[in-house]
Amino acid sequence: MAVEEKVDRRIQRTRQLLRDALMALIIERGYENISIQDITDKANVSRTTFYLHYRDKEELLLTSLIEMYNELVARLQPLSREELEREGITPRLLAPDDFEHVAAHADFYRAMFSSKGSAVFVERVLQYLEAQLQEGFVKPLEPSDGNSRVPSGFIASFMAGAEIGVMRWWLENDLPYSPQEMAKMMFYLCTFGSMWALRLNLTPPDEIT
Amino acid sequence: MAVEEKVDRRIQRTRQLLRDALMALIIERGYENISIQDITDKANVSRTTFYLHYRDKEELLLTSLIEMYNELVARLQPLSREELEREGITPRLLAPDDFEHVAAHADFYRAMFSSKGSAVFVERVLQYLEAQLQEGFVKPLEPSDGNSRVPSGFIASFMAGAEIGVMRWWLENDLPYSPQEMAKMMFYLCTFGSMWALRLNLTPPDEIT
DNA sequence: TGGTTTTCTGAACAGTGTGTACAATAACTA
DNA sequence: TAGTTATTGTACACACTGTTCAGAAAACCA
Repeated sequence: MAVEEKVDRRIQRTRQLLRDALMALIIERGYENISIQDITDKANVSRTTFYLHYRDKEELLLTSLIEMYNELVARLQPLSREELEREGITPRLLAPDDFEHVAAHADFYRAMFSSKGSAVFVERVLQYLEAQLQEGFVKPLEPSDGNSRVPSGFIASFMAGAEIGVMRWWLENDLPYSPQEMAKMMFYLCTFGSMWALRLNLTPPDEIT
Repeated sequence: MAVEEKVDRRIQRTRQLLRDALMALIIERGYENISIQDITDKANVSRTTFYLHYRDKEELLLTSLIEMYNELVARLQPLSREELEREGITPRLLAPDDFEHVAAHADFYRAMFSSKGSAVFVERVLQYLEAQLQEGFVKPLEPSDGNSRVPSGFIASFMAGAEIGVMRWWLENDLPYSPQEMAKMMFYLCTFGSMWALRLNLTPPDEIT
């Protein structure tokens, strides 16, 4: 069903070159310290040409990201509440693909998550994770009466933020664990909390007081 | 012991004006869309004067932040592991001051945490929270043999990220809960995890498998 | 292959913001 | 009040942006 797209070879080439140049420069100097001049110089493309394809630096970044994320197939299998209560904790873990993707592009993510990165980028990633977690984790596991102890939006944004926090830590420390280990720790800390992680035996209250 | 600082009144006035102008403009248009021209225009100060005080926009932002955070006294009382195991969960909660501070400057934080914000800002806040959580929460509660199920750096960055994620959600939804409620939910979700929050009864494994 | 279409290119331009210099002026301190 | 210090306006060189345009180059297609 896919339409046979005949994109002029020059266009493909130009966009590819610009994309590669952008990525390389981000790693080299950080997103904010790059001018369009720099990008076209590195790509060996005329600056005029840049404006034939993109409105500004941000548009190039965002379209490049979309291409990048097309590599990352969403393989997240939603958990089901019944299944989980029946079988207990089986290591159907939380999005190990995400950690693998970050590891594969570590230099890029390290730059973009740091102070030399872009606020737009972080917001996009956060939105992506939040939606993914809401659909693939919170919603399937929510009590059927919707009566969670904490609002589901709260949980999703909590976990999305936590995942980015952990990814930053991981990148800053030069990936001391494998993507699989990271996904496991993330999963267990999310689901059982820091009391479990710290080996503290406390009975949680029935409701928030 | 405080040295009697005699700062020229003109200097105080100029810096105050620039600080206020910056904050107002951030709320109005977002950090990235402001030029130094704009700031000095709004502040009714000569652009030349700006450079007598600050190197660039970022320096003004960061020194302004330091002044802002001086309002926020770190009142976090570290929990103790023994105490906690003895007394159980008493609502000595996680940093409600932070949520109050955010609520008091909601417009500012909403702008700075959004895509129109600044990556430098987010990184600073994250570092602040991470250090606060490491010292006031993770370290005091860590098993004395240091044998947590998850590394303490992981836990601290997890929680710091989660707190920012939750704050963003809170700001985007126009503060639907009080700072105290937010702090409680944050605390319980952190400590007991999403299984508790979603009312799922599962026995956590003894170790990560 | 050759003719046609499309893209790329370099040069030029106005506009905006940056960072610095300097001499005149205004405001503060003691 | 006299002396010090901060602020001001003007001016300048520089860098980057975004757009226009006509010619060169490349790709397409019959």
